[in-house]
Amino acid sequence: MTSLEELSEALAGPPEEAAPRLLGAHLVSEVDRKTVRLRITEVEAYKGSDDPASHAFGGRTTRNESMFRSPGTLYVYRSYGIHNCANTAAGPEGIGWGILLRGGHLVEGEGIVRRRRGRRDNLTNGPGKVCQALGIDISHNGLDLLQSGSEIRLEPGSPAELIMATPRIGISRARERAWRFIEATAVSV
DNA sequence: AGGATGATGGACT
DNA sequence: GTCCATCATCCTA
Repeated sequence: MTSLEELSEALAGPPEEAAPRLLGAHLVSEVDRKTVRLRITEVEAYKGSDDPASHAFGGRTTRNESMFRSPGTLYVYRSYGIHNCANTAAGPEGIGWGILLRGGHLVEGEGIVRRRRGRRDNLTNGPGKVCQALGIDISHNGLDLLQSGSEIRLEPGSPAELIMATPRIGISRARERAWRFIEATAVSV
């Protein structure tokens, strides 16, 4: 996605099509007046009422409400009582489709992130880690990731060269759907 | 390198 | 009370 229009057009579609197109886009945080920029390399699609693994499977609630809003709305939830996880709403308004932002590669702000995470390695390989690294918490739930003035936002980046689809992580239902998308790297044999 | 486990809050039966 | 869209740490090898 080389433009913001392309990004929002991708997010307007079904999540299993939008998710791989999100790989390579940037997730930018300006929390605490510090800039952290992540190139997204791992995502998962969740398809609302059509998807038993989705938080929105049972319909709209106060918790999952922001996933039902316009594509690009940030949905943050607390996981296992400890971590936060970030999604972007996808598809038409009112339908509850979304994409979980699971991991990426730091482009900017690695020093900030090392402080926030309290370690040097494994900074952003996991959804809870991404939120801690970018300072995302429940207070950011519902903000617009496609607005250039947002404290947390999506920006165009360089599309992934090679994409791999696998089952989603940590779910017990709908395991057969290969809706986790990661940027694969070519490996010499 | 890989398996088990505890922390901990909210949604749901 | 039970089930998680998780993670760091503590084992065993």
